[in-house]
Amino acid sequence: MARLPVYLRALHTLQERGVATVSSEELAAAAGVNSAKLRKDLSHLGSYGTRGVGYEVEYLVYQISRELGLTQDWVVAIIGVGNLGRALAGYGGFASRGFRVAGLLDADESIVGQEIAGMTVENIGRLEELIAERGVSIAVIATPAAAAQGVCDRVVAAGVTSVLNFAPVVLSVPDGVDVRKVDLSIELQILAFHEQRKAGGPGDYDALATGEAPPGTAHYVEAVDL
Amino acid sequence: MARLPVYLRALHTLQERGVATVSSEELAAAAGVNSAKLRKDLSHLGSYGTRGVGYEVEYLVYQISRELGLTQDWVVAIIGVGNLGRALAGYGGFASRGFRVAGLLDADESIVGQEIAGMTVENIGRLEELIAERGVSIAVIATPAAAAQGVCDRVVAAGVTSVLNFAPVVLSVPDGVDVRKVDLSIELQILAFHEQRKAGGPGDYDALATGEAPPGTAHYVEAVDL
DNA sequence: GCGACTTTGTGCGCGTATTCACAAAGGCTT
DNA sequence: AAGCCTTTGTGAATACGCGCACAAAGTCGC
Repeated sequence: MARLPVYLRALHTLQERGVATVSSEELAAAAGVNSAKLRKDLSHLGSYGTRGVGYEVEYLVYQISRELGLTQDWVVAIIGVGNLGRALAGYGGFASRGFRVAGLLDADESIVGQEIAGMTVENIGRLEELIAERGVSIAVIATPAAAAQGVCDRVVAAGVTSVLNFAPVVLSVPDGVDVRKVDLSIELQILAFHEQRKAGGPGDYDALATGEAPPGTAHYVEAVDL
Repeated sequence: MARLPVYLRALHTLQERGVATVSSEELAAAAGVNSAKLRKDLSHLGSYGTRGVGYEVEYLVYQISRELGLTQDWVVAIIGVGNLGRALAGYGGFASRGFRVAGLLDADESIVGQEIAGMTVENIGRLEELIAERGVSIAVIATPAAAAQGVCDRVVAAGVTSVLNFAPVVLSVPDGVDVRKVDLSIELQILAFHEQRKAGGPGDYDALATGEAPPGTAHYVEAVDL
C-alpha cells in the first residue's frame, strides 16, 4: 500500500512526542485519511491494535517498517548530477530511512570528479561495474529527458529492478521492473488546472452547463484560434 | 484530469519530431496508458480527432494547454531555499511551461541575499507583501517539516489557493485550497516495498498462501521480536 | 466481578475509474 | 462514386476503492 509510508511518518512524529498508544481516529487525522481506511490498511497488514484502546505506537512502527522492508538497508545510485541530482544527494530524508546513496554518476566530464555531499561523482561509463560491486538495488534517474531511457535500459540490464525517475519521459521497462515517476512540472500543471477552474476558465464545466456558453462541443470549436 | 499533462508532454515530443497527426493508439503508447482511456479523456475535453485518421498534434496541444490553463502565465514563489529549493529554482521545466518563479524566500539570514539562478533570496518576513505585489498564485513549500504548516497558513491567509508541498508533513488547509505533495523518501519506500516482495519478504502474501507459513495472522505475530 | 464505554475489524453498498467491444464516421483507393 | 479500411467515440460490463455503520471485543471504573 502506498499509504504505509505516510502512516509511518505520522507514527514517528507521535513517537518523538512520547506517545505510546494511538487510536485509529487520531492516527488517521495525523495522516490525513479516513479512519476506516486506516484500520482496513492495518488489518490487511496483519497487525492489530487492542479494542477499546488503540494501537501501540512502537509495535506499529516496527510492523510497518518491516512490511516496507525498512529493517534492511537499500543501496541507491543517483544517475545524473545536475540541479536535481545534487539536491537528492544532499537530501537527508534518504539516509534516515534506510536508503544509502552508494554512488553519484554523470556523463559530463566537467562534473565527474566533483565532490557533492561528501561523495565523488563518478563516470557513468562505470555504471554496470558499480551497480554490481556495491549491490545497488534502486536507481534514481535524474538525467535530462533525452538520456533517461538509455540509462534506464542499462541499469535494468545490470539487474536493477526498481527505478525512481525524475526525468520527464515515460520509461519503458520489461515486466518485473518497477518504475516510479516524480515530475515536478506535472504537479504544477495539475495545480494550474484546478486554479483555473476556480477562476472559471475553459475547464469550468459548471459554467458551461449553466448556459454561459452554448451547449455541446461548439464551445471548444469556436474558441480555437490557430 | 491528472493525465492531461502526460499527454501534453508526449505531444510535445511528437511535435519536435515533426509528426502532424497521431492515432489514439500511438499517443496512448507514448503516454503509457490504455487507448480507450485516452480517447475518453480527450472526448471529455470536447476536442475531437478525425475518424480514420487520428488527432492533429498541433490542435491537440493547443486544446490541452488551454484546458490546463497553460496559455496564461502562473506566478510561483518558492519558500525555503535549501538543497531542494535551490534545485527547484534552477529547474528549467518550470519556465518552459508557463510557470514564472517570482520569488525565493527563506528564514535563514545567511541565505537571504544570496543569488540563486539569477534571483536574490528574500526574507520570509516579507512573504505577504511579495505575494500581493507580484500576484503569486502558487506557493511551493520546500522548508523543513517543522516550518511547513506555519508557512502554509501564511500563504493561504495571503490569498494563495494552490500549494505544492515538498516538506514531509501533511498540511491542513481550509476548503477551496488545493495542496499537492511530493515526498521523495515516500517514493523510495514504495519501491523498497515492491523490491522486498519480489525477494519474498514479509509482504509476500503468495508465499503465505502457498503454505510457507501457517495460515492466519500467526505468521506476523510469531515474527514480532521487540 | 460486572456493566458501561471505547475502539477495532469488517460486511455491505455506492460511486468512480477502467476496459472491452462495436457501431458510426470519415478518408482513400480504384 | 462506391466500397473498403482505419480510427474515433461511446455504451455496457467490470473492477476497484472508499466510507458508512455495526457487531465483536476488550478495558476501565465502580
